[in-house]
Amino acid sequence: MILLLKQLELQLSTRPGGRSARVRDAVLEAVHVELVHRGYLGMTVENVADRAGVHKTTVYRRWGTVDVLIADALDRGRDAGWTAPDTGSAEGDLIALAREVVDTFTDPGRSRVPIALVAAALQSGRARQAKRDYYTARHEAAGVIAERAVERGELPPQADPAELARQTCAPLFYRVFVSGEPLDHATADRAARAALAAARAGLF
Amino acid sequence: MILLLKQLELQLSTRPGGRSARVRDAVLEAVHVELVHRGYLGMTVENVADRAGVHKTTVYRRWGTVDVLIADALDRGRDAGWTAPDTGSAEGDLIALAREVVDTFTDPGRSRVPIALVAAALQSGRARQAKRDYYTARHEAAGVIAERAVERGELPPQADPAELARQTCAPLFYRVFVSGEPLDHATADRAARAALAAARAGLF
DNA sequence: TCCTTATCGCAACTCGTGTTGCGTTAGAGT
DNA sequence: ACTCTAACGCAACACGAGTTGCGATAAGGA
Repeated sequence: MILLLKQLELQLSTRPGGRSARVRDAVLEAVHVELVHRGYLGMTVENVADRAGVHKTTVYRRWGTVDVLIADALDRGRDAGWTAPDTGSAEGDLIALAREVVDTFTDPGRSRVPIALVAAALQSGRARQAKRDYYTARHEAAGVIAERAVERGELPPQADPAELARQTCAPLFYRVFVSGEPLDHATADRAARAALAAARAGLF
Repeated sequence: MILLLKQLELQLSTRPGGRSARVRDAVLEAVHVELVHRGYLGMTVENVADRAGVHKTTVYRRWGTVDVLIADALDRGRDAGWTAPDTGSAEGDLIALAREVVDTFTDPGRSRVPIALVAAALQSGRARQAKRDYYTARHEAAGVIAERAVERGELPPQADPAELARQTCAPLFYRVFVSGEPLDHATADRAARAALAAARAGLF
């Protein structure tokens, strides 16, 4: 039995407690700070190591590249837990959700993390997977907006509850990453109402 | 008069005819080939120079970085001219448009260019501006879909004709760059119909 | 407490990107 | 045809990211 536990421990990560865990926490915290402070471009393995008070070879050996660092930091922070807005109506929920996205991307400090995430995902499969997991969790959490609306009789039954939230956010992300057009609350509200109109038509 | 022309010529670019133009064409063509062949990650100033049959210092002196190269190649290729599909109905046009986007991003060869564009825009202001100009032209060209629909009486007058096309494409780009979910024709059709439902509701 | 070894710090090294100085080539005007 | 000079090619260099070997440290079990 003890042997089994030892093998399991070896498979997962040897010596999880103590120094290794401290180093890991310090480095991933440094990744976050560095990301908010300088953004993806300023992110260097060496900078992260310095901020974490750790030698760069340690970071190189355990993570390898900045993309893996970002992916790992994201996996760690996902537990933070996000809950969808609950205003009492589908339109209110969607507008609040859309404005939350707009507010995030119009604040340089907060926008650097998701932007870095997209940039990292374009360069590394590990980061791509982390990003996908992150947004899958988000969509799942946002699905309750549609489910509550269906319960209230505001919307017809939805084949995919998450689609309403996706459709609401898509035009905003489109502006940020594709067209480069500016974001404001009017755009957020329009995106929310457009998604709602499609949901009412039973398209999701 | 001759003096004026000379000054103008100096302001624009000295010695535009002959070797300089040939080098420029060769390099920008090489950028395109290299982009399709290897994608953004494989893009190196040195690779582009080699393929163009030009020394790397020439490219470094005239462009500086790969992002500027991509931006310049895009500016040059924009004249290629894209026209919106014209099927006779708004729904047909939008579905054709959406499927065009899906087909582009499900073909590794064709998807590398727009993906590289987004990646470059995340790292350089010059590329960001080029991308913005590119999609502005696209939106303008796609605006005729809504205008024709209004003329036919399919839709109420639109405040912004381009918004219909933007709204159609947004969920597809969202999947590619943000959520990482796969694309197919069903997704394209749903996006087209959702945008149309919002336009019918007079939201754009 | 003592031993084993995973993990870390340090320094030196490799390698590819980007830069600089200088001689050469080829457009453009006379 | 001749001259001037912008633009190019070449070679050597500078710089920083990433790697490697080795000694030091600390975690975990006996």
